Amino acid sequence: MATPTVLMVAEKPSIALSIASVLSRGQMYTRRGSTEVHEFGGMFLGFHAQFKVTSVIGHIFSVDFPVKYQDWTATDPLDLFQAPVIKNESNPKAHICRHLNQEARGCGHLVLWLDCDREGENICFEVIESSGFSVNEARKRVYRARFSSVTEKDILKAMDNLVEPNRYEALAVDARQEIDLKVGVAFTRFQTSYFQGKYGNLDSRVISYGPCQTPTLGFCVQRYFQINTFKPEKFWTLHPYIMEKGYELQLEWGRNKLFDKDVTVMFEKRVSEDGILEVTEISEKQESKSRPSGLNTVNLLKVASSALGFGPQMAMQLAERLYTQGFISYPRTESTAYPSSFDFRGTLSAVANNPTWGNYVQGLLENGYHKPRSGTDVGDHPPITPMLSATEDMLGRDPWKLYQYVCQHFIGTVSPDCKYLRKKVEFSMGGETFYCTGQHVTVKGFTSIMPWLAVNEKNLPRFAKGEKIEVSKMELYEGSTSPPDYLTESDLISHMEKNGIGTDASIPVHINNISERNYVQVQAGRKLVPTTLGITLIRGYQLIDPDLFLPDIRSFIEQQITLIAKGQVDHFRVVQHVLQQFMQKYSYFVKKIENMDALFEAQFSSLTDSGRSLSKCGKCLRYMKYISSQPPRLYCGTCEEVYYLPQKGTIKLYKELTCPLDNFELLLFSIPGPEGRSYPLCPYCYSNPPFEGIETLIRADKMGGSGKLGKGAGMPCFLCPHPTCPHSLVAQGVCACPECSGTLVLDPVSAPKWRLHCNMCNCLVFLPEGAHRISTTQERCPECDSTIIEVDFNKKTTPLEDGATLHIGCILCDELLHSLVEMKHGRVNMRRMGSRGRGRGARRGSFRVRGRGNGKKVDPKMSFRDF
DNA sequence: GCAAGGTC
Repeated sequence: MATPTVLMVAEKPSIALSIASVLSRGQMYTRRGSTEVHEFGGMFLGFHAQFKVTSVIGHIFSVDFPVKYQDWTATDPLDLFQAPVIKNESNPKAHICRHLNQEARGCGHLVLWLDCDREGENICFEVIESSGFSVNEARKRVYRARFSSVTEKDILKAMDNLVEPNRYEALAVDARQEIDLKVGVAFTRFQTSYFQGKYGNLDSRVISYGPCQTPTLGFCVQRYFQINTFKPEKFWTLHPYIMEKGYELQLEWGRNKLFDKDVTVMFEKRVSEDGILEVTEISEKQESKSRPSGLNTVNLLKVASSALGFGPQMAMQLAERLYTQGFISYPRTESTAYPSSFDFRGTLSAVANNPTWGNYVQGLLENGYHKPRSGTDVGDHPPITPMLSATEDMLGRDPWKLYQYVCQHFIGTVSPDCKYLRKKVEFSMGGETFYCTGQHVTVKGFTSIMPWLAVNEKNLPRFAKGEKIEVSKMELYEGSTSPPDYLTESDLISHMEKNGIGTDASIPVHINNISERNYVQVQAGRKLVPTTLGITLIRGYQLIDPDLFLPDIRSFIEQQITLIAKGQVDHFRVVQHVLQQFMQKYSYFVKKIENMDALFEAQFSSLTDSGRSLSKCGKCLRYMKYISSQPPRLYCGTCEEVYYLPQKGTIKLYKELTCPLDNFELLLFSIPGPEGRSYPLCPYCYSNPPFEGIETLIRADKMGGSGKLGKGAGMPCFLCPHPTCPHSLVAQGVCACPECSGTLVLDPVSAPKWRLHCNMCNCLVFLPEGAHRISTTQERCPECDSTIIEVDFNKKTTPLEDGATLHIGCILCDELLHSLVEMKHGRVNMRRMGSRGRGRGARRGSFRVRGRGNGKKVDPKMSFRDF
């Protein structure tokens, strides 16, 4: 019998490598693929077997709505709650599905080594589906390895105790995905359309809603409310002073502070009449400040924001880079407890020769380090620790700051606690108690490596019980309570963690989202100050349905799907139940939106009052307003219609020309810069493409295109297949793009640096410079079917004989034109296009005609689209 | 143009 092959799949490449290294004892053969595959021989369930260990890269699929529901204008968001959902490959370019399918061929067994949490369980079933292992046979051939850490001991133990994947847990994740998608998208689309259709200065491309991002914003705005409604209160306290050995010592009052001045004055009078303090009690207590437990992601993010000045997104990027370069361990972990097998000595040795803290670490190694405090072990990854020694020169300033903290924190966890003596002296005067405290550090412990956490030394003079001391000064202090400050990122992370909003990996994303959507701004000290938009949204929810922004909305979803995970309630019933509730909330929200709108009206300016008149509407022939703030759009006040425009460029009127299809005035969109481009568009056609099937084409452009059009790309004239319009692709297209399946289109306003640009990729082609005019004609080249162009050269620089200026020809077949043409692709290389005499075959880098037929002449412009 | 969750 042939040796059976066992396919093993981990959640990420690094885990696949660790598992393979342990099981093969380092004797494996590694080959590349979509993700690496490690192969070796060994024993499996008592038989000789060939192993292949590979990985996915997180989730293989993500949920979305079918194409039919993608069109915002054609779908009522309410229908989304009952719409079907489909799973698409999250990262189609990575080809993980195909990779697993190929690797699974000929394998008799599948072992799932995904992370041991709900998401991991869900990915198990994604892997089963992708690899083609029949679900019916799952009992026989599919195994789940449950490991609590990626160590030799745990990996071997998991191999000896293979179980089945847990479908209930996986279904709970499916439920969460569907609920989050439907709720988030429905509310987002409704809010966005409603408010963007009315106001011109909201300054956010999309008015998003989500069960995590909205409560996140809610925390920031609630703090804003607290600050705003805060009423300062005056308070009074008594501070007697005594002179001891030449310096003044301030005593505290046993009553701390009072909010009544008359009462305080009464006490002041009483103690002042006495004027003599008697020492009544001297106590001393040993106090201890504990060393930190292991560093997890959330705590790293908090310190990074509050002490190092890095936002969560930035901190994660730095940490990831340090991880891939091998300087620190895996930076995404919830655990604060080290696994029992953790090699403290090895890790300490790794950072022992560092000039900054080397001596201290040497001391720990020689005199013995401390056992770290027990934290929580979530079973994902060990706490974040240094792996290699590094210097600032090696890493650069910012990565070094983060690395340094990781080192200090790790060393801190195996250092002694900080010990200090706390001394309290109590006095009595006029029947009132006063006191002073001092502290003296006896063991610095971990604070010598984390000095910002050090306990302050505070010396007290010697006192004797019963001693009587004269008061040198009596102060009646008047203070005032002060409002809290705005939430810092670090505070916000704590709130999110406490309320179960987001995960260690997604917390930075949510914070980034509310800032990108212009709901909050990060100000000095990494404080999150809500914007008018953010405040107005939360106040609106408060009026209509506070559940929508309170953190309970997340815990409700979590608690519902936990019923699925435990196998207590059927997946379908839970999803239906939860969606039913959100649907009701949605309907109510829509019904009451005017309450929220009243707030918007007070804060923002209506479309009618925004923007400047730019171009004429094709329906009413009146001028429409151009609103340049995000998202750029045109608003026709008469028709009360909004027409969205492309982003990240400038818009102006295009020679007062109109679209022959709908009479709207054409606009010219330009991206500035040397590699910029400009193209005409009709504001109506742009959002309402007049030809059937154009949607697929625009999507193709989105996927493979330059991206410069922005995600919401519509149909500019260069994609329009209109047969007679002088601005369409048919009229302005010249020939097939040499780099992709697009068409090179004449940029009509690029004079004097005339150019063609591809309507699908970054390819740019420079035409003869300095020409007075270059235009397309209706003629086609008989040889290659490209559009014949007409060039009117400058009199002084014309390359034509006898000073002639007019030249007509094909840029591919006309020797003169072809020699004057230069190609530039994206930002990279500039090169002379296919030189003369080399022929025009399908050689890369030269123009070619892409044909479907066998040498049959095909219109290059029509060849890439199959209308 | 939408969510939140993996991971790169």
